[in-house]
Amino acid sequence: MKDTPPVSARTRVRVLLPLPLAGAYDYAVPASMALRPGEFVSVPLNHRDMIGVVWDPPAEPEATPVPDRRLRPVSATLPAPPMTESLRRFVDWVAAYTLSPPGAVLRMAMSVPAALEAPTPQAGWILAPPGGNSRPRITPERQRVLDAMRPGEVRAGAPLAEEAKVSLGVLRGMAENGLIRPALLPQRRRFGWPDPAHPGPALAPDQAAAGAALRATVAAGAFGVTLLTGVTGSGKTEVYLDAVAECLRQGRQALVLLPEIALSAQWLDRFRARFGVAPALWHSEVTSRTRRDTWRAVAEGEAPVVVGARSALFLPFPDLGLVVVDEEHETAFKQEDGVVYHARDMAVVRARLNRAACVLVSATPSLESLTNAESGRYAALHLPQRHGGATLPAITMVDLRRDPPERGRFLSPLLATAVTETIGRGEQAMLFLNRRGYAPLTLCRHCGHRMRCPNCTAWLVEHRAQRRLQCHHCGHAEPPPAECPECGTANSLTAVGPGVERVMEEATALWPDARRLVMASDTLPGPAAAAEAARAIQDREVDLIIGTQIVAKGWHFPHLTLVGVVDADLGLAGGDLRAAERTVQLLHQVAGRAGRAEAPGQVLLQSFSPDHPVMRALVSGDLEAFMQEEAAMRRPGHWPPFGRLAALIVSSEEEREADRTARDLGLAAPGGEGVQVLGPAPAPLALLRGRYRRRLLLKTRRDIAVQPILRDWLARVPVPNHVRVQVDVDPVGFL
DNA sequence: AGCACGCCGACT
DNA sequence: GTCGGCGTGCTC
Repeated sequence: MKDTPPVSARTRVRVLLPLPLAGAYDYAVPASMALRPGEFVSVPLNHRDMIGVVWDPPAEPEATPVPDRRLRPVSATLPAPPMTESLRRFVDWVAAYTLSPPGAVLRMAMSVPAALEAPTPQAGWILAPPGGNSRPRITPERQRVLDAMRPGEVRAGAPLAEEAKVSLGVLRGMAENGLIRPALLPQRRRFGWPDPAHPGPALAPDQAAAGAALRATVAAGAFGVTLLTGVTGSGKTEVYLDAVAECLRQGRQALVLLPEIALSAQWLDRFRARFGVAPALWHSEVTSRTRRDTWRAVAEGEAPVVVGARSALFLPFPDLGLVVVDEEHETAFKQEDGVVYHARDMAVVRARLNRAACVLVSATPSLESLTNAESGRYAALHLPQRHGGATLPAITMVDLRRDPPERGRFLSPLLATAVTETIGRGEQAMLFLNRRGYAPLTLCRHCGHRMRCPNCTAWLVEHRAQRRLQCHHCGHAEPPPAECPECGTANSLTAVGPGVERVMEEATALWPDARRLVMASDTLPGPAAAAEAARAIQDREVDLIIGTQIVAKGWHFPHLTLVGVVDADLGLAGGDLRAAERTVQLLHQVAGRAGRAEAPGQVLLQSFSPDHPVMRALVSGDLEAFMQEEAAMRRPGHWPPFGRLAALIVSSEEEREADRTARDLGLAAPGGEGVQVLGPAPAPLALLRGRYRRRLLLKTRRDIAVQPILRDWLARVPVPNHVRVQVDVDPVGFL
C-alpha cells in the first residue's frame, strides 16, 4: 500500500461518479487531503454533494482538460475501505465491453451508499444491575420484558417489545424506573465463518476425483476456468463446495452465483450441511439493513463466502479467490435493462482480474462454454453418474397427432393415465407448462378479434383467478369484457390455449381427490413462499404439482416419479438462434426432477413434432450429439459462439421516428471483410411499453471486436431527442 | 440521476 | 398579470 504515492501532490484527481456520464470528472484536492485511487469521496456536483470514487489517472493526458479555476474541491473522504484496483479495472472493463458509461457500471458497484458511511451504533436496552433503593412495581407486562432479557445482553427495542408483546412505552417506563438501561448494540451482525474442515457428506469416487482437480485449480492461486458438467443428481454442488472449502483454506473469499430463482432454501441447506453455517446472501430480496451489513462485511473481508444473484459480481471483495457460476446455461444471468451484461461472461472476467479460479457448472452447459472447453480455453470436468442408486428417468414422447387430448382438454389420455397410476401408488407427479395464467389468448368466436395489449405487440393473458387480462411485458391489466370490444357480441370471447391455471382446472376435474399445487412466479411470491411449497412437497403434503419453469431449478423432490410436459413444442416457435438449445436445456432440467431417490422416474413429453431433433435428443439422452449438431449449424454462418453478435434496438414513442433512425443507421452500416449488418427490421416486440422498436444486428467474425465498430457507427448517425438506441453486445433473447 | 432554466395554459 | 406543467441540458 505504502509504495503507491498519494496523489495529493497533484492539484487534481479524477473522480468517477455513479451517474451515466461520459467519464470521470476532475476535482481539486485540498492540501490537507491525501487521496489514493479507489478512495470513496464526497464531491460537489451542481447544487449537491455526491459520493464517487477516486479513479486512476488517465494513461495519457487529456487533450482539453477542464481548466484549474473551474475545479471544485473534494469535500471529504468516506470511512470505507477503498475500492480495490481489480474492481476498478472490472468496472472499466464492463463499461468498455457493453458500451455503457463507466459511471453506470460504477453505480452497480456502490449500490449501498449507506455502507460507505461510518456505521451508526444502534441504540438498545440492557438489564440494569440489581440494587438501588426504589423497588419499582413489576407489572405483568414488565415481567414479560424481564423474562425476554438475559443479563449483559443488549437488545434492540422493537424486537424486544414484540417478543414481550408490550409497547415501546413500557420499555421507556422501565428505563425511568431503573429496571433497564439504554446501551449500544453490538456494531453489526457477524457472518458465520464456514469451516472448511467441517465434516460434509461423503463423496463418491468420481466426485472426490473431480473435487481434487477443482481444489488444485483453486490452490494454484491463478486465473483459470473449469467447466463442471454432470447429470442432475450427480453431485456437482458438493464438488464445487469442495473448491469453496479449498478457497477458504487459502484465506481468500469465494463467490457463488446462482440464477435468482435458484437461491432456494434447499441450496442453503446443502451449504449448511457442508460448512456448518449459512453463507452471506445477496439478491434483490435482501433487506436494506442486511444489504448494508453484507456489503460492508464483504469489503472488510468478514464475509468469506457470498452466494448471490448476478449483481453480487460487483461486491467489493478484497481478495476473491473463486467464482462459481451454477446453472451457467441459464438465460436469467443476462441482465436486460440498464447496463446490459451477461453475468456468466463477466464472472470469468472478474475472476481473471482477481487472479481467481472460475467454475462454470451445469447439467446442460451452453454451447458457448462447451466450445470453450473443446478448444482448451476452459478445463473440463464431468460427473457421469447419478448417486444414491438412482437411475436417469425414462423419457418417452406422446405424439399429439396420434393420441390427442379430448376437445378442449390439454392432457392426452396417455399422460392422464400415467398421472392416475403414479398418484395411485402414493407417489408424486408433476405437470410442466411454461406459461402462467389461464389462457394465452382470448378470441372472439364471432369476429375473430384478439384481445391485445395496447402498449405492446402481445396478446393479453387471462388470469382467471384474478378475473383479469394481463400483459406479461408491461403493467397493463384489464377486466375481461362481457362482450367483444370489436363487434359487440355478448359472451363471444373464448379462451384459447392453456396456461398452468387451465391445466389445474383440468387436473381438478380428473383427480378431484388429489392434493394439487400450482407453482408459478405469480402464485409463489418471494423465496419464503417457494421454500414453503418445497417443504410441503418434500413432506408429501402434495400429490400433483403443476408448474412453470420455476419448478425446473435445482429442487430435490425425492417422492416425485412422473413428469409430464404439457407442451414440449412451446419454446421452439419463433426464429430464435438459441430456441432449440434452450428448449433442450429446460426440458432436460425439468425431466431431471423425476426419480431422484430409489424410485425410478418416468417423463412424458407431449408434442406435435416428436421427430424434431430436440425431442430425439431428449429421448435418447444424448445431449452431446445434439450440441454438436447445433454447433455444426452455427459454425458456417459465423453465428455465436463462432462469431460475434451485437444488437441495436432503436425505440421511440413515434413509429416514424424509430423507422427513420433505424433506416439512417442501416444506411451508415459498417461493412468489410467479416463484418455484416442485418436489418433494420421490426424488433421481436415491435411495440413494447408504448415504444415502437426496430432492430439492427451486427455480426462479425470471432477475431473482430464489435465495440470499436459500434462506437464508430453510432458516432456517425445523429439520434433525435426522443429516440433511444440501446446497444446489446452478445444478445441472447431473440434473433 | 437531480436540478435549474425556460417557454405555454388556468388561477388569486 | 403570476403559478406551474415538464422538455432540455448541464454537472469537473
